[in-house]
Amino acid sequence: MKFEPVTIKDIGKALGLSTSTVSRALRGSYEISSETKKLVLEYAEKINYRPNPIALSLKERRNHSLGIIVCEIANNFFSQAINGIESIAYNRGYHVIISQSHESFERETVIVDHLASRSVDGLLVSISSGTTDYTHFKQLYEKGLPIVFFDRVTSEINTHKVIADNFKGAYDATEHLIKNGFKKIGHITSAPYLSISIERLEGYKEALRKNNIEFDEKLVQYCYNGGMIYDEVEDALKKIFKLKQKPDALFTAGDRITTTCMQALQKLGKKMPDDIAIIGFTNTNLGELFNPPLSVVCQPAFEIGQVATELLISMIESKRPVTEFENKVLQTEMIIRESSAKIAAPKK
Amino acid sequence: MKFEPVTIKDIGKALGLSTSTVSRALRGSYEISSETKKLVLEYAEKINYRPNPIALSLKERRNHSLGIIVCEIANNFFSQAINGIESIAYNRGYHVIISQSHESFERETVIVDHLASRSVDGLLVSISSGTTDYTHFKQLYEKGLPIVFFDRVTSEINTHKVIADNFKGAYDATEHLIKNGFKKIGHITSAPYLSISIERLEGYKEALRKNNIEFDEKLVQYCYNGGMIYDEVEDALKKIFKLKQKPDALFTAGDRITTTCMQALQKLGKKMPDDIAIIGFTNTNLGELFNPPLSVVCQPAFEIGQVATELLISMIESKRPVTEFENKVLQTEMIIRESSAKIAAPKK
DNA sequence: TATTTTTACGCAAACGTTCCCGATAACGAT
DNA sequence: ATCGTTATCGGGAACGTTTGCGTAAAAATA
Repeated sequence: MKFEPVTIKDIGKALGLSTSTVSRALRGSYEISSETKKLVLEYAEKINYRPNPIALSLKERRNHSLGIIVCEIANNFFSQAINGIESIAYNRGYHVIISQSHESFERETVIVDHLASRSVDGLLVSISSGTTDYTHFKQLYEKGLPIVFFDRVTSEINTHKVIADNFKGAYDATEHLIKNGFKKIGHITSAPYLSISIERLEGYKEALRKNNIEFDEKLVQYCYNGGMIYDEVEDALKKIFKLKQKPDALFTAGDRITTTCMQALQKLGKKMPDDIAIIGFTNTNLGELFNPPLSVVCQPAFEIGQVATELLISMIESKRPVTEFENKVLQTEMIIRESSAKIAAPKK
Repeated sequence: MKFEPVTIKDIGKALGLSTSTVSRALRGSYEISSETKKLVLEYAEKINYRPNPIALSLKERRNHSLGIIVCEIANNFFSQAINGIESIAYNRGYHVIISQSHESFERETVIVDHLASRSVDGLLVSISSGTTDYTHFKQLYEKGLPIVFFDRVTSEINTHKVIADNFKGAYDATEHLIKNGFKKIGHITSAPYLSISIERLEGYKEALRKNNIEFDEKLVQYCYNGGMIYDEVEDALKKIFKLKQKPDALFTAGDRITTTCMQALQKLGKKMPDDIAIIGFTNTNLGELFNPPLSVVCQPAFEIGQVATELLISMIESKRPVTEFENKVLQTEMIIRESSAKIAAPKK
């Protein structure tokens, strides 16, 4: 099927003008008489002329589109972040192309290549959990393609980064569990080399230290697929429950990990919070519906998306190479519900 | 910031060949000697040449990209459908541009205009709940832009459509409630002119009729924003509970409506299923975590996305205008849990 | 009236590709 | 020696737009 749009040439032919005159009239150039302008504008309106963005891209060597790479959009944090990205991008005249890495390094490299060749003007990236090598990003970045990382970042590339205060969020969550009387706190998290994993683990450790609880490495379990595969979560839980000193609480460090943990705990017949308390990083707004209502650490996903997009666009539109990079850290919010209720709390 | 990709000209200059020769060598044309081909191919590989897709688009008057319009990606059904779309699109060499209408007619028209100004080869659309006028789609469609509707469709445009069996899904859910002893079944749904609303309402009515229960219009409440605004759902519930004959069960007809209803019921202090049973259309995979575990009608979202995409691509790539249109209807799946348990069921 | 300035527009190149049409050389056939 | 083939390659237009430069006519100045 074909689709014949009207071009600037058609207007010129119809009006007996050259394409340049039409082009200038359309842009309101001062060197076109107001009558001609009016003529062109009215005719363009009448036949519903739209400039061909592809021709423009070719000419201006930019696309007015941003590439987004996340592991999954079916994830509360990311879908909210994308909403934030969109809200800024559309106002600034940019399209948004979303791609999912599905936590796979291979897919990520393919996508990056794909997006770059399709000449997006910049990239908003949350690194896949399967990625330990950043050369695919580095190469493009060094060639001049602006990239802003959010959520999952890397220190190997010097650019803008926007994250939640993962350290503090984890610290607060862990301390909350401790304050509620829990002593053996398990930590289920994503791949260990991910920035979010490291920061959250540090927050967890620091809370233990400050409260004189010894850190036990065996209580930390890594899910290399970020909780997207049920079995890896169940296995992690089984391992942790096999310890001599079983955990009495769980701090889970990711959207999918948290909800999948609840499913696994349910399947394993664990009562929450009596058998085991739980609090986790997640952006679901359904936590209050859970059984028990879920205590959560919630990230400002929408704002993270917004800030990252503003930084990216500023980079794209900057005349001179950007050399000063921001490292924005936004605060998390903790919502306490029953899943982390005090030991021997009065039944409700 | 700039970004200087290597072009076919650069190759030509470096190798002392014309652009046409290089182009042909790259495409493996028979009229280029195998030595030259090898030379060009090797050099292209060496400097990592990528053809500029924008120039190609301009030339071939297509883009290899598909536009998706849905109301919200932060919705289980749509994020799963998008995954299905992506899975096909990428394999067939198409990019995907996702836009959200946020259930607003105005946003929808802007987006359509935006996407359509020749920047996508086709459109995959689930109509916004605010839309009653389809001229923005019609105009483009008649100009030759392929469009496939999924989930929320309209009979006003004659093209491929892919939906779930909303009638049967609603029928089954309602009959399930009836079989479990419920007599006064409320129905909370989206905007009344939406195809999904109509079909689900019909299924609901038919189940009542078949089971000799009189249809009561007051038991049907419409949420014009599709459950995206909490208050409209709470208001709908309040209205329904004010009736002389209060409902003893609820059939909710949408992803957001279902979960928001649960939140509102909880806030209103209604116990499920004792005060009121509930079953709803939703694609959340977290239903078993809810309190009580939620009975759901689940749509084959992924497959819907896949089928719609295949149809769209076949339309795009068809040489002659397509005149025979498919109307695919995929089956839903009902998962029964405790939220719709029998009246006076033994406590668990 | 002769010269300069302004006004208003057209020409053509450029962005990166593809592809139609030649063009050139080598070579065998006449 | 001339001609038609074949193999191999280059020139240049085209896709739709912007923009630097050139220029005719009109207006302003001398």
